[in-house]
Amino acid sequence: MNNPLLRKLANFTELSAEEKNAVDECCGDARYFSAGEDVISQGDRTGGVKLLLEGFACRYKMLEDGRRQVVAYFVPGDLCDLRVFILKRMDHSIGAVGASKVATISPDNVLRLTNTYPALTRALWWSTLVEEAIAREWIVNVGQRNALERMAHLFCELLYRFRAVGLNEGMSCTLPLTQVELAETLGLSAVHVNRTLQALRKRKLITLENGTLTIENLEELKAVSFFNPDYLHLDYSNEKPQSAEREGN
Amino acid sequence: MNNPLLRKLANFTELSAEEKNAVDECCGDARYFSAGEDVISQGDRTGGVKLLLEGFACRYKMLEDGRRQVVAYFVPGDLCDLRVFILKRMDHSIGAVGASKVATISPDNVLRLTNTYPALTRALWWSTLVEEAIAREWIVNVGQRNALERMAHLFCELLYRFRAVGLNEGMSCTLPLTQVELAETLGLSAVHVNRTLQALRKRKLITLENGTLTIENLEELKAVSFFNPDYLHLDYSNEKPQSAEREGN
DNA sequence: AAAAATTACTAACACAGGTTGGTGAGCGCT
DNA sequence: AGCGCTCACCAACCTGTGTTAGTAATTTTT
Repeated sequence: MNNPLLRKLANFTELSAEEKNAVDECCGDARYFSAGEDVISQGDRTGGVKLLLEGFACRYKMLEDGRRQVVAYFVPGDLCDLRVFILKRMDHSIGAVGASKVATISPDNVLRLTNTYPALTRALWWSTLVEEAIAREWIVNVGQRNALERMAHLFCELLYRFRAVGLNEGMSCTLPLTQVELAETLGLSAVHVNRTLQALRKRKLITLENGTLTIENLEELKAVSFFNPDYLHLDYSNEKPQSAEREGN
Repeated sequence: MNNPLLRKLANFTELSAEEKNAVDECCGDARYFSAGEDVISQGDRTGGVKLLLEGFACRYKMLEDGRRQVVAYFVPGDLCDLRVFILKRMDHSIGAVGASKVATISPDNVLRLTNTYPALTRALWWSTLVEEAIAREWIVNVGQRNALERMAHLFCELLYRFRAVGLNEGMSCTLPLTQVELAETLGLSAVHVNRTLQALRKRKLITLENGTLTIENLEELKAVSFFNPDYLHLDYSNEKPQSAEREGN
C-alpha cells in the first residue's frame, strides 16, 4: 500500500487492512495542479477535504497590501483540516508549490469513515492535532528565533516530515522552494534569505540546490535552531523515538 | 444560562435546552488558578479537556535557552483542544495570566457529548477550527506585520473575542497583561512594547491601564493593522456580520 | 513598616535585517 | 537567435527593533 496518508498514520497507530482499504477508496479521483496554482482560494466556499498525494503545497494568507505569509506546508499524506466544511468560506488559500496531485474527499466520505472506524478516527485526529502543533511551533519560530535559527528549524521539520512518509533519501528530500517563497514563510526578505542560506552552507549544515535539500549535519542543525521534534508527536509506541533512522534528541 | 462556552457557541448555532444542560453539567467541578500559575505544564500527561470559565489564560512554549513565546490566549468559554487526550504528553504549557477559574471535562464526557448531540458536536468543531484559524493569523501577525500593526491587530482580535462572549463593556475589556507578556506574545522586546503602546496612545487609538484595554478608535485600529475579522468565523447565519454592535467590513 | 520584587517607563547606542538597485545564468517562448 | 521572465546572488545604505542601564512607582513579602 503506498498511499502516503496511510504511511503517515502508521506513525501513530497500526490500522487494519479493512481500514486501509476504506481510506484508499476515498482517494480515488485526484487532480493535478502545476506549481503556483491555487488548489483552493481564499473566499471559496468550503468543499471536501483535500489530501495531498504527490508534490508539495502550502497554506498561505495575503494581506490587503500584497504581503504574503505561508502558514503551513503540506507534504504528501497531509490532509487539509478534516472538518473545514463546517465553515462557510476559506479564510486562506491552499497553493501547489511544486507540481502536485491532490485528492478530494467528500464530507460524506469523511463522516462515513469516522463513524465506522474508531481506530482510523483516532489516527485522523492525531494528524490534525499534529498540524495544530506545527502551527504553534511556527509562531515560536517567527516570534523568537533569528533568521538563521528559523531557517534551520524549518529544514529540520521538513526532513522529519518527509521521513515520516518515506519521501526522504537519507538526509535529502525534494523541496521545490524559491528563495522568495522561503522569505514569505520565515517572515524575512528574499535578500536576507539568500544571505542566511549562504551562512548555512558556509557552516556546512545544508545544501539546497535544484529543488533538493540535503542536510549535511543534522545534529548541528538541530542544535543551532533549538529543534525538538516532540511537537511532531511521531512517537509511535509509548514515548519512544520513531523507528527508521532513529536519532538521539 | 451564563456559561461562557454556551455564549460562545451561540455565535455559530442555536443549541437546544437539552444540549445546553448537557454541557453545563460537564462544567461542574472547577478549580481556581492565580495569575502566573500553570494550568498544565509542558511534558505533563494529557488529561481531560480544559475549559476557561473566568479570567484570562494563555498557551505558551519555552525554548531551551529561556525565551518564551505565547502562542494563544484563552478568553472565558475557550476550550483547550477538544482531543488533546489522544496525544501522550503536552508539547506546551497552559498558564493563567490573570486569576482564572478552569473546569476540566473528562475524555469520557467529551465522547459522550459528541456521540449524543450532533449539533453540539458541530458547534464544538467550529470552535476548534476557529482556534486553528487564530493560530494561523498569529503566524501572519509576527511574520508580516511591524510592531505597531501587530499590537493593533492583537487588540482588535481580543476585543472581538471578548465581545463574542459578552465580556466587553462597550469598547473596553479586562486585560491583565504586563508589557513583558505582550512582548512574549508579539515577538518584541519589552522596551519596544512600551514604545509601541505609547505610539498607539499618542495616535488616540487605545488606552491600556490597570488591566483594562479601551479601544478609542476601532475603525482606525483595524485599518492600521489590516484587521479582517473573517478568520474568527463569527458569522452566525449565512455570511452576515455578527450582531451586537455591528460593524462595517 | 521595611525590604524585596515587579512593573512602567526613558535614553543612548548597536546591529539584524530591510530596501534599493543592480548583475548574470537559465529557460520557455516565438 | 532574440525576447521576456524567473531566479540566485551581490553591495551599499538605511531603519526598526534589540540591548543595556538606568529611575520611579506599585505591589508583595516578611
